[in-house]
Amino acid sequence: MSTIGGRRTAGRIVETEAYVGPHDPACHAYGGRRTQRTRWLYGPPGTAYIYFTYGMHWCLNAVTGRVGYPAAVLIRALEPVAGLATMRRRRAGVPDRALCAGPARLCAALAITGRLNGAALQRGPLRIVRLPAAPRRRIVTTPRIGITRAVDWPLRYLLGDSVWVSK
DNA sequence: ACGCAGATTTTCT
DNA sequence: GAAAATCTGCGTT
Repeated sequence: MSTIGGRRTAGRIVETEAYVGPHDPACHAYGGRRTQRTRWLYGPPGTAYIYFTYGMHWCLNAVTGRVGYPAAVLIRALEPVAGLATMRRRRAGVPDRALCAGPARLCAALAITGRLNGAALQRGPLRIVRLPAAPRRRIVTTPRIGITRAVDWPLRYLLGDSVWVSK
């Protein structure tokens, strides 16, 4: 959930990808690379790692590894839960189904930018919270999207019966 | 329905 | 100089 810009927007995470450390060829920190961009990938678990790509788009990760170990989960899609009007305004002309169906799309809908790179996701304007007693749903596993290395690693996870996932 | 060009930053060759 | 954890708009089928 996000309260960025004074508006509350929130969604249920329905699709993610894992980037699992220095031995993952598709991870930005492959080989232990430490650059300005990958700095927060080495931070404590629960840190937001937000990167800019393709000259236009922001993408949000939740750091999962211990301090010094670069592993994270890329948030790829949300089922909108709150702040639909705000999301529609921020993504004018886009059908509801596409508001948050993609890592850069959900960042646009929730107004997530690099300003919150390195922020703690347990508190503050951008949070990931556990939902109370959600019913169990079928989780599908597939290869990751948009990468060229380790293309066969099955590290994309999505709710099989959700219409809110990316294509 | 499908395909491709364009946007334009960070990183690496 | 080129590719990248992407998306959009406009062209053609």
